[in-house]
Amino acid sequence: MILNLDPRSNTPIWEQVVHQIKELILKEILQPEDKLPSVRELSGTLLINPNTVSKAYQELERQGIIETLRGKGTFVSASITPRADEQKIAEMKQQIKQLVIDASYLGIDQQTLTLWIKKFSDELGGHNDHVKND
Amino acid sequence: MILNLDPRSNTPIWEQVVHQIKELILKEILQPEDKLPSVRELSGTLLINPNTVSKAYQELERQGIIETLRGKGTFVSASITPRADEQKIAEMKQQIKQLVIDASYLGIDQQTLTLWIKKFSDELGGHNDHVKND
Amino acid sequence: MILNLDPRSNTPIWEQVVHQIKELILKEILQPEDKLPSVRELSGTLLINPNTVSKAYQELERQGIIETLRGKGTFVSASITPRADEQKIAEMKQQIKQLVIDASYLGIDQQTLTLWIKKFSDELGGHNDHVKND
Amino acid sequence: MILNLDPRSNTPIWEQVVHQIKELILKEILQPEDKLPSVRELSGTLLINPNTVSKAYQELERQGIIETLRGKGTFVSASITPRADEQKIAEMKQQIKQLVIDASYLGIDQQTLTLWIKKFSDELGGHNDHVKND
DNA sequence: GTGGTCTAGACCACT
DNA sequence: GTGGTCTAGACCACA
Repeated sequence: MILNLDPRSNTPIWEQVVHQIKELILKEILQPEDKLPSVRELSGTLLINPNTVSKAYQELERQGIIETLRGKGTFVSASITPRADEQKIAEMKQQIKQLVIDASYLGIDQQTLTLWIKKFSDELGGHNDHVKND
Repeated sequence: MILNLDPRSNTPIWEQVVHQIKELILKEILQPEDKLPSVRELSGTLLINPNTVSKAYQELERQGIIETLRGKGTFVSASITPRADEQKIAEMKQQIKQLVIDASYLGIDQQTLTLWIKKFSDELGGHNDHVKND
Repeated sequence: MILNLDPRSNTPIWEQVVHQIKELILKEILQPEDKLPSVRELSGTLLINPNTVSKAYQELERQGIIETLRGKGTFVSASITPRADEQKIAEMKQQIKQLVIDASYLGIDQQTLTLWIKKFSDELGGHNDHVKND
Repeated sequence: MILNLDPRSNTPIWEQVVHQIKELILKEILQPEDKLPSVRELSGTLLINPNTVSKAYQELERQGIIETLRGKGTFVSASITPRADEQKIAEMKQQIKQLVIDASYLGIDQQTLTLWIKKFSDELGGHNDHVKND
């Protein structure tokens, strides 16, 4: 598995790993029940510390996105049910608010933002039915 | 000046101060040439250390949003010109991509996101002419 | 007397005043024995604090460039003798070194720097004989 | 790493650190990708507070000269691109003007200034190709 | 181990 | 009065 990691980014590497695995699942490149590379293997190919991969896997498991079967390995969960966690939604709203503010100061208007949202949605879209509940 | 700070948040306090002052300016609660509270005063009302406020002010100054007149105090810049920093725009796109992914896992669809963007834009909108260039 | 002061600059206002009066003298706009405006008058026209003007005058007097006659006012010194203060020359060298370094990082080469030096020298030049000793 | 710090200088210590590291890089004593001493280590050898070193490093990073990899340390940027910041160039011109004026009062003529510029340029020169773009 | 954040408290220059 | 600098010492997240 190849991920695009930027060690200079502000987002911690383990979080980048989480993000990109979530993306691979949405794009159905990783499908339910698929086996993930072992911590050691992934840390080897990504040239990062095993602890970092481990932390990423733990976070993904906490979110119910992957599951560890002892002695067998780590797998994408068979069914990922979106849970409308009140608190997380509040956080997301807050994040969007900040996004709009930052965009303002960069001279980016609402229309452009909406356009980008649509663009990225389409990139993922179509086959992420097992996650979306509509 | 009253700001809403959450010491348990992941975003550092100085950054929360930066964010909220930028918001106050967009909402024109703080207007160009207005004097900001002194470092000591604000640190007093917010119950945080003066150095923390100072760091926030310095960051805002570096962004060209406020100006400090030595011995006199700190003021909102007369004209805030949005600069379309290539790198920051790239970061913002990346952030939006991540937002869309996270939203997916929370069961939030594109339409809802767009709606929220519009909502927050409207909250700020109308009177932020000195920042937006359209 | 009109001076060009920038309250946002990093250089303190009193220092800007010192600089510009020295410049006016080099350009012979202010000539030896000329009377300078009083502290009160200058602080009035420049819209700055009298203490600030006072500090500038004190510094100029310390440098032997102006003289105060009690009850009569402040005057440009009759003869300004350049003193090759070892320490100040060392400081100047240090300053030039830093200038060359900073220029490097701005992509400005030695030739351009030299050109600018010449330009500013010419702007002052020709009639600053009462200061230069060659 | 040994730096020459003067606690009595007007220029703040953190800025002296910034200056001297920039100089070391120009002289290629510090080369691209080289690891800088850790904040704690440098603060130890320089006998200054870690926060002061930290501030210097942060400033250097903001200038794109060094990069920090979280948990790993701080490194000289692989490629340092000189950016001709309009405002900074204007400041530099202003600084040069002031330099010429001060030189006049010290009895230093244009020729000497030019000579010094050349001298310092040569001291740095020859191997600063990764910064200069000519 | 690394850097980042925050606090407390001191001193200084500028206006 | 203002902000800027520096120190001392603490805690935390990241790798």
